[in-house]
Order: sequence, then structure tokens, then C-alpha cells
Amino acid sequence: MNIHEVAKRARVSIATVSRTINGVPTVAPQLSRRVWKVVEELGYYPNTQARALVSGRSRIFGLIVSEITNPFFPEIVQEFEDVAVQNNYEVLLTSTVHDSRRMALSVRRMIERRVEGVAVVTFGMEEALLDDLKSRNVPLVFVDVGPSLPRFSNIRIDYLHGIRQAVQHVAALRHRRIAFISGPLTLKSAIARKRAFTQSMQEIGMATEPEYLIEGNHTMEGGITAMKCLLSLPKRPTAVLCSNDMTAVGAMRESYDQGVRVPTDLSVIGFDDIRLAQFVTPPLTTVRMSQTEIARLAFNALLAEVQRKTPLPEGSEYSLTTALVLRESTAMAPSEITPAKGDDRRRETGGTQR
Amino acid sequence: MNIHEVAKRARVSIATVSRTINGVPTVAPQLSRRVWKVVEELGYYPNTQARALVSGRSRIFGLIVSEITNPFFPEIVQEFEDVAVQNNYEVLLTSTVHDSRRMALSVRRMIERRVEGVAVVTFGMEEALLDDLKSRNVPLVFVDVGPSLPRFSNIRIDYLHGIRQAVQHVAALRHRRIAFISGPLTLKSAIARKRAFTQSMQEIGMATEPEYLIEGNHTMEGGITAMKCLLSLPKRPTAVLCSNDMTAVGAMRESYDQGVRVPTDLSVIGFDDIRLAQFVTPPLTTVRMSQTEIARLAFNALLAEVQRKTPLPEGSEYSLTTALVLRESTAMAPSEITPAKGDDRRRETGGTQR
DNA sequence: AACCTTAGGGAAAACGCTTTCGCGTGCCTC
DNA sequence: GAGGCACGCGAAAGCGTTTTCCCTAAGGTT
Repeated sequence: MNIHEVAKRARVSIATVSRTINGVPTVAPQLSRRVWKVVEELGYYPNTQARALVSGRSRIFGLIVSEITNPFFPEIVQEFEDVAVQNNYEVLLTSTVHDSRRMALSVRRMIERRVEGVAVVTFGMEEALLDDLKSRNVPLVFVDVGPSLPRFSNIRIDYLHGIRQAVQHVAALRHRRIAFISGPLTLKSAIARKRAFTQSMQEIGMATEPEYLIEGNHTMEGGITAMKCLLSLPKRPTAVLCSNDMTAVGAMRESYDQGVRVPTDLSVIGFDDIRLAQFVTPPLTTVRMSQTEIARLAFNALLAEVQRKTPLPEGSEYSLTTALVLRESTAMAPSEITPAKGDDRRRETGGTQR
Repeated sequence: MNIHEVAKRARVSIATVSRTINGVPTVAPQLSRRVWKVVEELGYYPNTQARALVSGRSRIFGLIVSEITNPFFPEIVQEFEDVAVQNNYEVLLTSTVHDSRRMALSVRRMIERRVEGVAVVTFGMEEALLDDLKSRNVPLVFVDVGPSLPRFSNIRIDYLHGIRQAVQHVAALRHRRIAFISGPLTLKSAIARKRAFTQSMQEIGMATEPEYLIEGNHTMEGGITAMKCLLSLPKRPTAVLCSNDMTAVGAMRESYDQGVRVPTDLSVIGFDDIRLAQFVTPPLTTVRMSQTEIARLAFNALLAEVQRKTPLPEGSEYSLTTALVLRESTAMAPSEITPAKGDDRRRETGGTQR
């Protein structure tokens, strides 16, 4: 069932059928009606591949994420798809699962399908893998990490704003021993978050103890390990900021296992505000970096690039800020007396645990 | 950069180039090498759309899910994509977000892209929306809900096995007041799970109190509401089985908020074994229905159907069993004395809460 | 040495569509 | 009443492949 079939039944040329379904205004209303009628009857849906072939526009955007099963990404995927649908685009979704070969394959598949643009929302990656895309002048949009080049857009994240709020929040709650569990420092974004933390501390005149600065790996296990470490310190922190939510979840889990109550004994703050943050117990206070907003910005960046007649000399820059979301994992710092007592008890527990 | 360019540079016809990259054995090794060399040099990637157009095979499978942000789905999407990549297929992912119009649009988009098969992994849906697919003889695979028709495969889930294990597990822990929070009874799968529960109870000679049978809606909020209801009963249950994990998470949340400790005072069991089940506190004992297995079965079902030369008279049936996963949300039932006292205290709390 | 076979590669059709070009019709203008 | 102009439509080219069909040349057979 193709355009010829429709043309035959409507007793018109295939050109007229094409014009009709594409809404070209030069078709006489009468003919248009006749064509539409046949289209409905036959249930004719145009073949997108043929369309793409002749028009040179695939109406597909690629979306590369690290892994869909990481709770950070589903919202991005969902929103990206939503906007894509609204704009009559298709999404070619691939996940790198932190594997270069897989990433290279992704790129290749996208080129073979002739995507019109690619959004790269991964934690880390080898730039070189994108060379194929670059050399073909495929518009690219990065989140936070990308280089500034023509046809490449960038979404810059203002980590400082939210993290500063978080620091000030716990400071206002009279916390003085504030720890930070960073992400893997191989990641640009992790470094930026850590720097935002130290800077915010400095701003309010608080020193960051090196022992309160621990490197995690953005997983729950990493949070657990880091927390074990923090809880074994002679002077335990009373507040812990984490580089992402999964780390915070791990930190809370370890606290729970060691009988340290959140938020009574310990305040915990995450980063990202993934959905899961609302589901854990207690609901996690965290810094929101809106995933839907990222997805929408990324899509629109690509769309703008595609629709632009003459490419800009420079890449476009978009920006997104972050903000603290108060939930229930933070509270007033334990008073000076109680924690001293509590500390002893806890240290014992911690001791036996190790 | 197309096949002509390659042909010109390699001083062969486009036919030879095509044969070379497709591994047709009648190409002389010498020519083959020459062609490959040019292909590498130019970074030539064949145009999939043109390929699909002439070969009539798009190498795309559609995957329709309810919503990617529901924690049940990411694993399915990930695994489906993984197997697809291995088999040189692309995935066209769409989510219905519980909207008929959206679902209809999904189907249309898939047909327009000429997918070779569609996996439908949604909670509920209107069969009629798939008519377009059916009339075009697109192979379909359903999870659990589909009709048995030619070219349509089905993955049947054995709910009873895992749920029976769960019931026997809490019974062995001396629980006598066992509640069940079902899913929305508009869903076939929810009905099946509920039936599996009542049957399992019957098997071990326990009656199911109607007041212990509550209808939820497969969300955390539903779990909270249902739990509020259960905790306000004069005789509170000591164990709660839930129709899915999110419900269980809600149930645990409400228990926590009311000071009912899990698992000490109350045992909770979920269903699905989504990742999140490991992340909540305490880690959730649940019935596993392997999402990766579902995805793999679905993909292979489609692949088998596509590769079959003559369609089977009947649809194919696949089956998947479920099994209990022990974590930390279940424990021995509170002893006869303590709960009586506890009950009183708790009932008060519950009373003030309402 | 003439014939037949076979292997290898090129020409061209076909896939389903969009879009350019040009042609015919009817209307307006002078 | 004749020329000019839109307007609406059809013919056909072309998008980048695969694949069929056919031709050529080389090798083998008698």
C-alpha cells in the first residue's frame, strides 16, 4: 500500500497525493477531499524512509545516555521523547553503558540512520568518539562538558547556586562539621561540584577539613563506603553533602545500619533530585538539577541548529541553574551536649562494625 | 558521500561496492580490498534508509512501554536495546504515558517507520489501538495480556509461583494477619496477582479477611493510602504483601511515619523486584519478575517471527516464572503479647492521624 | 584449435517518496 | 476578441541503495 495505490484509487497523480498529505496549498479542495478519503479508507501511512531519502531529512535525533537504568536518565529520556513527539521527530536512543566500543557503535548507528542531530548526555566520554559526527557536520549538544565549537551547543550547569544554598542551609541549622562526598574526580562535573562546595564553605568563613572531603563514585555503594569512613572519624560530621543522590542514599543506608538517625543525628543532602529522592526514607533534601529542563534545552538546541539556515560561527550556549529542595533528611544540628554522649556510643558501634 | 563516490574512487561499479560491504562472496579479493580501503578512507557509512527502502527491511523493532520514568521499565528498555544492538537492530522506543492518543500516535509512528515488529510492554491498553498493526501483519509480542493469534507472541507470567513462596514465607514467620494491597483491578495482571494471593492463602488453610484486601493503584501514594487504612484497623495486620514494589515502598513510608517499624512490627513484601527495591530502607523482600528476561524473551520472540518463512497458524507462547527474593523487610511476626500492647498504642497514633 | 562452462563484475531497474518543470485551462485586461 | 497570467495538475527526475540480468574473459575439455 503505497502512494501509487492511493493515486490510482483517487484518480490523480502521485504528485497530487504527495501534495495533499503534505498540505501544499495549491491543491484544489475537491481533489484534496477525494485524496484524503482514499487515504483514510486504505489506512495509508507514508513511508518515512522514502520520505527521508528524497528530502534528505530523517527527522530523527540521536540521544546518547550513559545507561538508562541509572535513575538519573529516565526523566531525561522521557522528556526528550515528549518534545520530540510534539515536533514530529523520532528519537534514536542508545546507551553507552560506560563502554567505548558501545559508544562508537552508537555513533555509527546514528550516522547510518542519518540523524539530524545528537544530544550527548553522558557522564564522561572520549571526545574522539564523536569525530565521525563532527566531520559530518551533525549538530551536537552537550551537557556541561562539551567544547565550544560551531554547530555544537552546550548546556552549562550552574552548580554553585544550588550547592551554595545547601551549604548555607546546613550552616543555618547550626551544623559546623560538614562533610562532602564527591563523585569520581575523573568527571568534570564531579570536580565542578566539589569546587562549588569548597567555595561555598569559604564564602561563609568555614574551613573544609580534608578528612571531611571524601571521594565517592556516584553509586550507592560508594556512598556506603564513604559513610563508613566518615562515621569512623573521632569527630563525626553532623551534616553530609553528596555529589549525587545515589551517594546520599548510600550514606543514609549506612547511617541507618549503624543506628545513626537521619536527620536527628545526621543531616544528609543529595544532588540531582532524581525521582528516587522522594521515595527513600526519609525523603531526601537535595539540590535540583531539572532533568526535564535539560532534556528540553537539549532538544531545542538541536532543533534550532537544524532550522538555522547559516550555521553560527560559534556554538550556542544554554544555561541551567540548580536549587535546593527541602525535604526531610536535614534538621537542626544535634546540640553540643547530646552529640558528645551520642558520639561515644556511636563510635563504639562503629568500632564493632568495622 | 555515497556509494557512487566510493565506486568512483575504487574504480568499480556501485554494484561491486554494495556486494563488498555486504560480504557477497563473488567479489574478487583484490577488488574487495580496494573497495574496503576507499570505504575506510572516506569513512563511508551506508545509508540505512535507502537500504531499508530497497530491501523492504527496516531493521527496527518498536518497543511500547507505559512510561520510562516508572522504575519498572528502564531495565526492560536497557536489555531490549542491548539485544537489539547485538542483532543489528534499532529500537524505536515510545511511551504511552497512559494516554490513548499517545498510544495511537506511537503505533502510527512505528508503521510510518516500517518497523518489523513491536513489543508491547504496557500495563493496560485498548486492544483496538493495535488494529493498524494487526492489519499490516506486523509481528507483535505482548507481555502477559495479549490475545493468542497468528503472528502474535505472548509472554505468560507465572505469578502464582512467586506469590505462593511469599505467602508461605510470611506464614513460616508465624504471621497470621496477612494483608494484600492489590493493584488497580482494571488491570489483568493486577487481578492475576490478587488471585494468586488468595489461592496461596487458601492452599495453606488461611482465610483472607476482606478487610485485609485493599485495592491500591500501583503507586507509592496508593501504598500510603492503603497502609493508612490497614493501620487504622482494630486488628492490624502484621504482614503486608503488595502487588508491586512501589506500593510496598509507600506502605513502608506510611509505616515509618506512624512509628511502625519494618520489619520488627510489620513485614512488607513487594512484587517486581525493581532496582529501587534494593535501595529503600530496609531493603525490600519482594517477588522477582525479571525485567531483563522479559525484554530478552520479547526481542527473541519478534526476531523468531521475523525470520520465520511461513507464519505459524497460532501465536507463540513463552513463559516466565517469578520467585521470592529475601531481603530485610520481613521478619518473625511480633509475639502475641507485645503486639497487643503495641496495638493499643499504635491505634491511638492511628486515630489521631486520621 | 574450437567450444563450453563458469566466475566476476557492470548496467539498470526498482523501492516510495518529494519536488521541479512545464503544460493546459480559465480568467482578466485592453 | 486576442494576448497574458495565474492556477492547478501531471510527468519525470532523483534520493542511495540492493539485486537481477547479462556480458566478458578466462579456464577447461576434447
